[in-house]
Amino acid sequence: MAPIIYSKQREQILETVKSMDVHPSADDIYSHVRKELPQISLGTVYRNLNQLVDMGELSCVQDGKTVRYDWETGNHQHFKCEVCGVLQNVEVSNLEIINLLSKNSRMVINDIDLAIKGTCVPCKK
Amino acid sequence: MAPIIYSKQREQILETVKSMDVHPSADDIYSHVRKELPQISLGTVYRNLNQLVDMGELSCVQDGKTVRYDWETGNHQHFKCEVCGVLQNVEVSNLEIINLLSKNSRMVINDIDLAIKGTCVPCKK
DNA sequence: TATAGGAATAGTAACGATTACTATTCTTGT
DNA sequence: ACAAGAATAGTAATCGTTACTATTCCTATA
Repeated sequence: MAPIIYSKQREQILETVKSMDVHPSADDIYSHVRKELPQISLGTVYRNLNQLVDMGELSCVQDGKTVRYDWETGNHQHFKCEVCGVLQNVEVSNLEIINLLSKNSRMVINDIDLAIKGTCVPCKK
Repeated sequence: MAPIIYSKQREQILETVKSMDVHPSADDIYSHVRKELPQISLGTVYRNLNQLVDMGELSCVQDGKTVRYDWETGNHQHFKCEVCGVLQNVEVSNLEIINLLSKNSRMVINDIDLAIKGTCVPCKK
């Protein structure tokens, strides 16, 4: 496992994700970071996002066929509004759900990934 | 909306999925169907799988970046073993989970999609 | 049971998201 | 300051999937 050394690009990518309150895709992040570092390449963005997720600095969610990134790393799940398409975090106790599931199954549950679909509060009106 | 008319290919694809107890990908299905219909093209497999899902004859799950198909269309969720990679159905009451979620949120929940990760019974030993 | 109109097909090209490759540039411990 | 090896920019390649197109198939009607 190669040690990770400092890079301006990685720092800028992390700062950028932390400044965005939507769940940006790698391409969204690339567009934003380019304003600060016009020479950065998309490959660098992907490599660093993967590293940052591995390091636990960021989390990510699969949204259709694209991965979206999130500076929130705590215990949460995702809600997607089927009207406006917005993806937002929902605080959920994974433990409660795992308990519910464990009643009927014999497998060992390590983690769950819950995608909630519906209509968000603004679109409801 | 164009009417759907009979085709040998669609019938064979549906039969093939119904005969498989793993959750096959489009490519897996293509390989199997080719034994019966060597001329079939991958595009035909994709188009028909999408139609069959729309018609409610099949269901599908996103597994990483590939979609897997399932002849089970009833209320169920998916468990993925992190050891052997097998994907299997779990009977879950969506309603119970939705009730749990609805306690803390104001959005309208239409559906949930739950990916359970862990170790399956055979791998546990 | 022949036929016309539209649906489905095979084959191939194109697509979007992501990863791999490579020569060059940075970082950092000494 | 320098060497070893991480990280980079730029580009090509990959993978799953969809789009396109000329041809073939299905089926309602005559």
